[in-house]
Amino acid sequence: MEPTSSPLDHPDAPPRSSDAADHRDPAGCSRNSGPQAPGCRSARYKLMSPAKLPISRSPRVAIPPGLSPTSFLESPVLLSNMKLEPSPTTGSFPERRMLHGSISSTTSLTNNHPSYPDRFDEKESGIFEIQPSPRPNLGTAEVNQKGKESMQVHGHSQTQSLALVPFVKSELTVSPSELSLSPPAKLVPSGANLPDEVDSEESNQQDHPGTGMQATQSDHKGNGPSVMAERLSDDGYNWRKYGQKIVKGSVFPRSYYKCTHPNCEVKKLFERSPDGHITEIIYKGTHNHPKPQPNRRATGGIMLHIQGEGSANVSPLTGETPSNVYCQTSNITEPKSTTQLSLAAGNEDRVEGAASLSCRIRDEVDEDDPFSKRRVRCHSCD
DNA sequence: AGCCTTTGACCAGCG
DNA sequence: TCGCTGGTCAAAGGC
Repeated sequence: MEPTSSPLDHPDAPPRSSDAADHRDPAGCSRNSGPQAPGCRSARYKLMSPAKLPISRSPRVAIPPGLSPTSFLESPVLLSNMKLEPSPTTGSFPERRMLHGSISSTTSLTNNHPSYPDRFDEKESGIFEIQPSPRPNLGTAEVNQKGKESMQVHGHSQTQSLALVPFVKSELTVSPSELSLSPPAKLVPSGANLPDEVDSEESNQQDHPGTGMQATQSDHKGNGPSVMAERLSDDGYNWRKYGQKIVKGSVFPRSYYKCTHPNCEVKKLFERSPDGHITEIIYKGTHNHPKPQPNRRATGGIMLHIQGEGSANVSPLTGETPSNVYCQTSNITEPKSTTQLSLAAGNEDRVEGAASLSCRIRDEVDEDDPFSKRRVRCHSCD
């Protein structure tokens, strides 16, 4: 901010400190928001209560900043995915197996580097995690890099762009549908939901083939790739960034986004590398509204619907698949030879379908392209 | 004109 | 009780 004019600079400027409103009301609203922001602050707390959450959304995965949507379209990966995707009509994917168990669901898109071994712990929490395995093709050095680092490295190479979203998490109740990840993530069949949207949305995309959406997006407002990436990671909903902060333990700054929908309180956190690659995405809450039109400015019309939106698949409003799931998907930053899909224990049965899907994807993807490849490992398969 | 991003500060929770 | 950390707010500026 400009030191010059920003009132914030003045300690006394904002009434905040004194703001009684600030005191978080029981409802959870914090700050002076008072009634001011409809749904804003209170929303935060609401979010916390899954039960209140009307819908669960599917977190989408972001497309690598360097990658253009077109690439995906053409990319074997995408194709592979498409193949895997349940037919829109039938929607046949087995329900996304969302693993409930935890209020928050996390999807890990990142590389499944060993560096993220921890993630598996989440399983216990009922999280379902898909991890990509390191790609042989990638520079060994990269592979060696620790998770995030490696991501960054990958990020540099746009070609490899898939690396982007390493980690996606959804907090609160996430229904399987929500978990659906974006493109790369989408690749992961975490849920049947994806397919739906994917189909419909994909079709849309096809309409605008390649359009270099990415480039366009990147240009958007001059935001760096990082922003674009984040945006791209959208699941089709419009998000507004309301904050950014460096979190301890994390090398990369974390960006906070809110759904721009009036009544929607869904939030998501992006953690991205300096390169702009998204290393982690965390969703909080569920959308209580249908996806906005792709044209929307917010998305810049870029929404990559590649990923199926969970909600779309599910009920638009409720969206949901009955279960809250926690799912983690790893994007393939580095395609590994094996895909890993971790399912939350106990949920495995549900997941099975997904797992199968994953497996299939894995097969197809792996062989075709290194890029595509988000490798997911299914526990069930394993 | 409207929306979004940026950015510093504020606040609550937790150890 | 204090300090740290994460999350959010809101003004300013940009597109």
